[in-house]
Formats: sequence, structure tokens, C-alpha cells
Amino acid sequence: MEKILILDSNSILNRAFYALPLLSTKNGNYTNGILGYLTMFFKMQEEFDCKYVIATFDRRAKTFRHLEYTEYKAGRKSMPNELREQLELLKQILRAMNINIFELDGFEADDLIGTLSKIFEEKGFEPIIVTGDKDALQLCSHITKVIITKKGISDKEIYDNNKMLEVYGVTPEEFIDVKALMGDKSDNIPGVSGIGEKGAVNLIKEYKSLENVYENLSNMKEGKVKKNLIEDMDKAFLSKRLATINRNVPIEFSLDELKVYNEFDHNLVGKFYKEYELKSLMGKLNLHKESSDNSNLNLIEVKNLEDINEILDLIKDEEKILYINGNVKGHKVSEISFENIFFNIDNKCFSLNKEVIYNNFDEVSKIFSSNINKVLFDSKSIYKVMYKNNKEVNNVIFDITIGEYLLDPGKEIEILFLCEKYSNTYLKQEEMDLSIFSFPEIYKSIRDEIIKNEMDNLYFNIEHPLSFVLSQIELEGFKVSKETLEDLKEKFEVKINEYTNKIYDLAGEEFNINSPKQLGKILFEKLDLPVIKKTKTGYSTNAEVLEALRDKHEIIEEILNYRQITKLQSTYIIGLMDVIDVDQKIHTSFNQTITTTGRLSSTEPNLQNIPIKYPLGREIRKVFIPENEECLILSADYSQIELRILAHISQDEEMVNAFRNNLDIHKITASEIFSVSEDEVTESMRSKCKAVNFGIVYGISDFALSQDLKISRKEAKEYMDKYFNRYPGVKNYLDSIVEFSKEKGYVKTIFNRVRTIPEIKSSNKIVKSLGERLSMNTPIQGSAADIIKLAMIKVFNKLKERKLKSKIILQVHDELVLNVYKDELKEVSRIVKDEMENCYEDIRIPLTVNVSHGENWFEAK
DNA sequence: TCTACTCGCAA
DNA sequence: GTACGTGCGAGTAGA
Repeated sequence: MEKILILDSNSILNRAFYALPLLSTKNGNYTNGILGYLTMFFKMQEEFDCKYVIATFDRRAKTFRHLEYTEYKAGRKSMPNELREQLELLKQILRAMNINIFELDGFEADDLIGTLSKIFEEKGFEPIIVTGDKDALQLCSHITKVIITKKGISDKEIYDNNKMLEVYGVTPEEFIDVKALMGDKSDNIPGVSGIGEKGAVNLIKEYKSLENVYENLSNMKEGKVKKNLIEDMDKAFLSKRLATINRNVPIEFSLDELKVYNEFDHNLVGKFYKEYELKSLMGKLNLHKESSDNSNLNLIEVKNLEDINEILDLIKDEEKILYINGNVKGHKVSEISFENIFFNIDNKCFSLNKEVIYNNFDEVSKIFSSNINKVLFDSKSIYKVMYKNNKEVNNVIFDITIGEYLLDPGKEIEILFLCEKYSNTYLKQEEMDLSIFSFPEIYKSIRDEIIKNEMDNLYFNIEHPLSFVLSQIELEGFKVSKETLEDLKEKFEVKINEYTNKIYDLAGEEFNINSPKQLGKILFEKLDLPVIKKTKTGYSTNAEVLEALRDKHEIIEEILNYRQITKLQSTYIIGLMDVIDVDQKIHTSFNQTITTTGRLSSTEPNLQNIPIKYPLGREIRKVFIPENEECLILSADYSQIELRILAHISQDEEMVNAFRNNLDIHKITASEIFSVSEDEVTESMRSKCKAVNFGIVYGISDFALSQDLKISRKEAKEYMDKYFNRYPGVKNYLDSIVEFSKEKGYVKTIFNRVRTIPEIKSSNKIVKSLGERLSMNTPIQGSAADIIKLAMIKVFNKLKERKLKSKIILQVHDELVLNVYKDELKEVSRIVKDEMENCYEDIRIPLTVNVSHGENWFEAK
């Protein structure tokens, strides 16, 4: 029997939308509902392989049910904008996929489905109805199946006549009467009060129909049920009319008009998927013509010196571009090495495995040091592995990963995806090696897009050269003192034991203090302390909660101490010990393509979050020491760079003046806000203003500010309002940037770094205000990131130009750390300060940098 | 071994 | 009523 798939589209889309997180494309289109819908569709199609597919939709017009009963579906939430905008797009995609769309004013999708399934059953088809809604169960039969999707899109239940009898004990037709009795909250169908699913099913099982229930009312035993039935008789019959799906909707069509699924233009649909970034669906299409044709992509395996010489010969033509994809493995610097390398010159592609590479390393190196222009994927790794072996990499003109990052920051960069996005090549995971064939197209597309978006200065003068600088910083590393680490470890261990014993004592039993679950049990059940806050899974035991309980029980203080010191011990002491390389140094790894604002991030280890706030944690900085006795650690940090940038772009007169006169900005702000003279500003006033400034820089909400300052949300809001009153220029600027973001959907930094803000279009108030804060904060934080990156390059080049031995060894967002030779201290201090302060000259107010030095990172502050 | 969750560090 | 800057990492708990 020929199968036909009928999709209750509104229902499925709705389920998918709420089941998946709110995904959006870089252009700000929401796609989660569509993705879920299509994923589910492909699953069904794979299982049933139907010749025809029909998608039915509700229309916005009122239906006969609304005319009969004005309250029908009353109180139902209107569709959120994020979902509504996906409807039209879904229809477009479905049409392209040869899926037949049925919708009709005055009728719900259910009625169309009922009618269609009846017609097709009569024509000898086997209809398969897919919906998230149990209403449709009345439509199943011995032939027609109804599939109910469960738990979003992953699970399903298949119903036919027999399954209905098995599960409910009633036939599909009888199920209408069950609904008439029990009603339906979501459709606002009243039913009979006091009768739920169980009661309704039992009545219909016994009497077979609603009509029969009422005919036999007199035989029924007295009681609540009978009373309710009598009282709600009108409601019951009304409910039946509402719940009955109309299977005689006037639709006319002939089979020849129906489009046959699978005869659609897969490439056209592929374009839709590509545009809307539905990459997981790509594999469902038969675009694999290109990838199955990949047999014509002939990767030449390089086996020996002779083959390498062939490449060396080819790259003599310096008009050409050499594309390189080198996979580097290994975490520690001492362990990194090539896993393999792919070259593409003039569309001739070569692969080298690690044996070949290392057996002929000098020859292979010549390819990298040659004069031909090169395009790389993840240039930093290549620099690292080559420079570690004292080999050069010359004439790198582009790095695909960094380019893509600028076009679409905050998204993981995958080569297979880039092949799809920019060169229409669909490769499977195991065909990854063939991606080198797509490099020329990917490169040209990304480069052109960068130029088109006026990001060429940002790319070529900042991000591109920065990659090399970072590679050198990582290779240089930060020397650490194992002895100091060991000392701290022992010291902390003693304390941890003390705290642990005290806590066990006070709790009256031993338990795992590290487990919030177990700790919660002790605190809030055994010791009966008041519950301040809950998490998804139980009691909250975070610092804020413990702080509030401090006076309630001695144990709290001990737990806070325990937490503080175990954090230091495990994350920092043990954590750092694990990553010390054979040269007694720690080599962090900077990620240049992670953050949405343009900041760097640091991993293995993260050296950008070494403690400083509290004395005990700060001790850890003593571990970080100079390279040798001739050296010192030098730290240079920008003073208030974000606020200075805010003053610069907002042109707020007061703020600009404050910085021009190099005043204490938090203090000034406090005297403004609290209307007192500067001398009268108390420490508490100042710290409040500092928190407000902080909030603006990091885009926190009034809620977060109130948490920080331990004040009410209202008060927090008041501080912010006062702040904006005193700095009208700032207020103006922030308002205008939010306007800009709403209109364009993105914001930019001083150097044209772009971040799209899809959140700003959200109908969810929380998400939208998050979007507004991101719009305000990204230009500030991002511009600061731009500037320090520029400074890093300038300092690096200056040190190199002067042939100084001192080196940059770390960046912590607004701080550069250097290993300085004592005999170079004066010169290096001057260079660092000068280059950092003056790397961006178009700024209206001075950037100031504080430079200090010491025997370790602790002292250099 | 993997994932989800909670917690806490920095700029 | 909700859950409210980011990125990294440790640890527990459950599959």
C-alpha cells in the first residue's frame, strides 16, 4: 500500500520550538523550530518512505468552532515573534522540498488532516499523520496511523485502531466522546466538570457514546458524576461538536497535482539550509554528488624526499598562493608536533603524514620558510611547531580561522562547515583531508567579505600579526617556582585538614564537603538552618547564601574558609603543577577566536584568572618568577581603559574632563552622585560608584548590581539612573547605540569589529534587555580589546627591533606581563609604557599605563 | 567515559 | 513568575 505522510505543521513546529534552545543565525534569524521540524520530518520519512508528503497549517482566520463558541481557544498565549517569523520561512523550505501545503480559511489543520486522511484512505493509501496533539487520535483506524511526537522531537508513539483499544479501551470514534466529557484545557473546551480522563474513558467504555450516556442517565447510580452530567449537559454536547474533527472540508485536488517527494531540487534546498545555517540537515540531501564525486579530488600522498622536492619546485612560482592545513597535536610545548600536513598549490593537493614530515623535516621546513605567499588554517599552531624547532614561517598572507572569526565571532570554527559555507563542498567527517581542495575558495570568500565589511584594517593590522605574537608569547612561557608551589601546597593542606575536622565536628558526622548536595543536607536538614535560595536540583550553598547564614552557626565560617582554600589548592596549586613543562615553565595557550567581544581567552592553564583580590589567593602570584637571576617580572596595565573608551566614544564632557585631569574617576562619580565635595566621599560611596562603573563595562543588569552591592534592586536602579543623570553624554550615547543595534542588528568597535545581537529583537523581555546591555557593552569592551592587541604587536616589534632580550610573556585583558632583563629595565619600561599609551592616537583622552616590576608576579603590581 | 550541574576565579 | 555580562576549570553525581 502506498503511504502518504500528513504533517500537523503548527503542532510540530510549536513542539520543536519549545524543545530546542533559541538558535539563531548570524543574520539574526531564529531557526530552532524549523530545525526541529525538519529533523523530525526526515526521521519519519526515513522510517516510512512516503511517496507524497502533505503539510497542513492553521490559518489565522476564525474557524467554525469560534463561531459556535466564542471562548474557543480563548486564553491561549499568542505565538512569540521568534516562532511566528519561522512559519513563513518553513513554508518556503517545504515548498522547495516538494512537500504539498494545505491550509484553508475557516478550518483548522486538524480538519484538513481529517478530510485528507479520509480521502486517501478511500483511494487506497495508507495515511500516516504526525502531530504533537492527542486530538488527532480520533482519526486513526485500521489503516490510518497517528504518530504523536513526545518529549519534543526525539520520542514518538504510533497509534492505530488496535493501539487505541489497548491504551484507552475505546475506539478512535469513541475517543471524541471521551474528549466531550473530559474537555480540553488548552483549547478551552469545557467538558463536564468533575470528569477527567479516567472518568470519561470509563463512561464511554460502558455506554459507547455521549448520546448513550445521557439516554441511560436514569439507570445511573446517584452521585456527583450523575449530578454533574445533568448540570453540564449543554456543555457536553457543545464540547462534542467542538472536539469533532470535520472530515468533510471542501477541498478539491487530483492526485496528478500533488508533488512527489524526492523529486525536488536538492541543490536549491541546500541553498536554503546553507543560508539558514541548518548544517546538520545537509547530510539528508543528495548533494553528495559533489562529495561522492570527491573521487576526482586526488590527494597526492607525499612519500619521500623526491615528492617533497616536487612541491619545492612548484612553489618557486611566486605568483601563486600556497594553501596549508597543518594539524598540530600535543598540549605542552615540549610535546607539540605535526600530525599531518596538507598543501594545495594550483589545485594540486598533497598530504604528508608525520613520519614523512619528521624524516624530512629540514626539507619540509623549506616549504614554510619559502617566499611564496601562504594561506593557513590556524596559523598560530604552525608558528609554534616551526619556531619551536627554530624554523621560520614566511609570507603568511592570511589565516582562515581568524578571518572567519571576524565575520562570525563566538561560533566554533569547523573546516567542514567552511567547505559547505564557502565552496559548496559537502564532506563527511572521514573525508576531512579533502578540505584542502576548498581552501582557495574559502580564502577568497572570507577575505572579500572582510574587505567588504571594512574590517581589513582590523584583520591585517591587528588580528593577523597578533597570531604570530601570541605564538611567540606561548613559546616563551612563564617560569614558575616548583618549590614555592610545594610550600604552598603543604601549607594549604594543613589548613584544609584543620577546616575539614572542624566541620566534621560541628556537623557531628563526616561527609563530602565538596558536594553541594551533601552539604545542603547537613546545613538545611540536619542543622535546620534557614533555606535562603534553591537551585534546580536542591539547596543553594554558594558563597552568597553562606554569607547570609554566617551568624546562624559556627560551621558556616569554617565552610567558607574551606571553600576558599580548596579552590586555591585544586584549581591553582594542583592545577598549575600539572601543566609545568620540562623547562620549568608554564606555557598557556591563547585562543584568538573564542569570545564574542574580541578579547582573548587562555587555557591549559588559564592564566587570566590567577587570584589577586584576597591576600591568601594572591600568594599564588609568588609562584610566577623571572626566567633567571638577571631578570625581573614587569607588569604594565592600562588604567581604566574601558571607561576611558566610554568617555571617548560618548564624548561626555564631565567624564572626558575627569580623565584629562587624571582624576580618580570613581571618586569623582561618587561626589557627583551623592552631591558631596570630593573630600567628603566615603569609601562606601566610592565603592558603590565603582560597582556601577563596573556594571557598565561588563554589561551587568540592575539585578546583578544589586547582588554585588547587597542592596535592593530598586536602589541599584536608582544608582544607575543617578549615574546617567550626571553623565548625560554617556546616557545619550548608550541610548543611541541601543537604537543602532535595534535597527541594524549588530554593533561595532572602534576598529570595526562586529558583533551581531539577535537578542535585541526578542519578544522575551529578559532576553531583549540582555541584548540591550550587550549592545552597550560590546563596543566598550571590544574596543579595549582592539587597543591592547594593537599595543601587544607594537611592543613586540619594538623589542625585536631594538634586539632586546626581554619578552612579553602574558596578556591579561588590560595588562601585559614581561620577563625583563635588569639591564634593560629602564628602556623596556619606557617602551612598554610609550607603545601602550600611544598605540591608538585618535583617542580624545589620554590612555595611561602603570608599570611596575618585582622579583615575581606578586611583587610586580 | 561522558554530560549536567554547581561553584568560583579574573579582567 | 522568570532569571538576569564572559570564559575557564574543578568537583560531584548520574547515566
